[in-house]
Amino acid sequence: MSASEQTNWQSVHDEVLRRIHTREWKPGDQIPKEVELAEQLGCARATVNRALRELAAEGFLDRRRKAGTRVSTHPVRRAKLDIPVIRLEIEGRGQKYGYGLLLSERRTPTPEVCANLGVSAKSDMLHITSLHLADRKPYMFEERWVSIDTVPEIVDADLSAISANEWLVLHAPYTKGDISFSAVLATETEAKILRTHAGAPLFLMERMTWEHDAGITAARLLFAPGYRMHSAI
Amino acid sequence: MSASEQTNWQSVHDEVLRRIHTREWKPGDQIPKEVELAEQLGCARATVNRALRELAAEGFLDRRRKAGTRVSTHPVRRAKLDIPVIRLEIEGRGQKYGYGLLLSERRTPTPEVCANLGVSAKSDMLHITSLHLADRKPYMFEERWVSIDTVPEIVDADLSAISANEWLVLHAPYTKGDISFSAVLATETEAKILRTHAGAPLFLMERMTWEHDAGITAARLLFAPGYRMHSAI
DNA sequence: AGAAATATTATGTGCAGACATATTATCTTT
DNA sequence: AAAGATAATATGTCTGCACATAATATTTCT
Repeated sequence: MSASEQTNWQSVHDEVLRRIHTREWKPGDQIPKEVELAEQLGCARATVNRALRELAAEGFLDRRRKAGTRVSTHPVRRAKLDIPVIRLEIEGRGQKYGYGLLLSERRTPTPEVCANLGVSAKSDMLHITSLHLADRKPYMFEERWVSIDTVPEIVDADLSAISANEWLVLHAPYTKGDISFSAVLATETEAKILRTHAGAPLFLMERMTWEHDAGITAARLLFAPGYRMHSAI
Repeated sequence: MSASEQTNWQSVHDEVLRRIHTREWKPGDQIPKEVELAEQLGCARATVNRALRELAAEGFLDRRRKAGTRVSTHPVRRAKLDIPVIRLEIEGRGQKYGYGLLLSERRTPTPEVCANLGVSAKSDMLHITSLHLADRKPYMFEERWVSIDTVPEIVDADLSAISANEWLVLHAPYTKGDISFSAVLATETEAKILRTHAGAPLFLMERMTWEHDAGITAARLLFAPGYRMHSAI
């Protein structure tokens, strides 16, 4: 225990984590109860509670009323994937961001979009494709459907000036969302747009959002070859 | 404000979120200070503080001392990617998990591993490849390097019975980790192992972990075609 | 006017004490 | 012995209060 220091919740957090890392407390072990730890570390129970609560949220501890607190046997590591607006992601790396609207049409959705987003086959939607550039090179190709029924204001937005995603972030916050990642091969058309060749491996991110049960948007984001998404854990 | 209900931090959280969603408070807006909200909602400031703190952690609010609390203009959505042990991921879907050790050799690392993990070129490492199966079908091919200098106990582990990852989770918790995702094409060898064809698009997950500055392991996890990683946001 | 010192203020955190709640352990009844 | 009722207990949360800290606003000095 690194004594002499001030006992705040952060130091309790670090001390408990240290004991886990040094295997003083092994996976599966029950750790002292809050009151004992508080006494041991010279602080209030509330302070210990705060620290242990954070550690549980981070996946290091399992806590249950009456049963006590144990070190996780399978620390489900939660990679905190920050999904920023593409523009900020690119600018954050010091590159120049570019954006071009390729297509914007008003039409009924494809059966696939209907099923995934849970909207009617006859609903009024905006179908948008656009290309995002980093330092003038193709970075991400976006195909998006936006429900005009749910977000009628979108028809007045100038989507050649601001990307649909950024517009939606500002004007249509969602209550529920889903995101998935996979690997696909570039088709002829996609390859042309991303300036690569058909059959190149592309990283695909699919996003859908709802406001309660009303579908807002479904997007298919295809990243140029070489893209890597990463995160600290 | 949905009155009549009990005022706990969760209900404050939900009420604030509701005001953001209904655009009563728009992105960029400053929201009432904690004392005011507490008075308004009939609870202690500490309770409001807890709610707002969570909302800030979730990315909905930006808070700064003295400056106050504002609704995020760019809610950096944090996808909470749970990275479970593969076995649990497969079993969780009700499929039968299978595991086979393909190779286990003690040797010096490749220059690439050295550079990424920050270990010496002459360090003693374990090089392991294995295949994970779901319902007897190839699911993920794993190539891994483990530093024997950092985790000497690994040489005594029976890695044909337990996967290296599971062993490490139980015996060598890390303090720092990095994970990245990308799309690659299957090589001849990889295709053979995963029972697909060369040039198939594969989802690649690369993981590295350290105990402070000592490299523990570097792993390259190649998922069979069709794999989708997904998450709620 | 511009710089430096000072005051103000909203959030951040700590504390003690109380009660709520989920879960386990124990006792009672059949 | 099995089932049901009851007690015990560790965590979960709320409260009121105090002081810390960072950032802004204001005043003072040159």
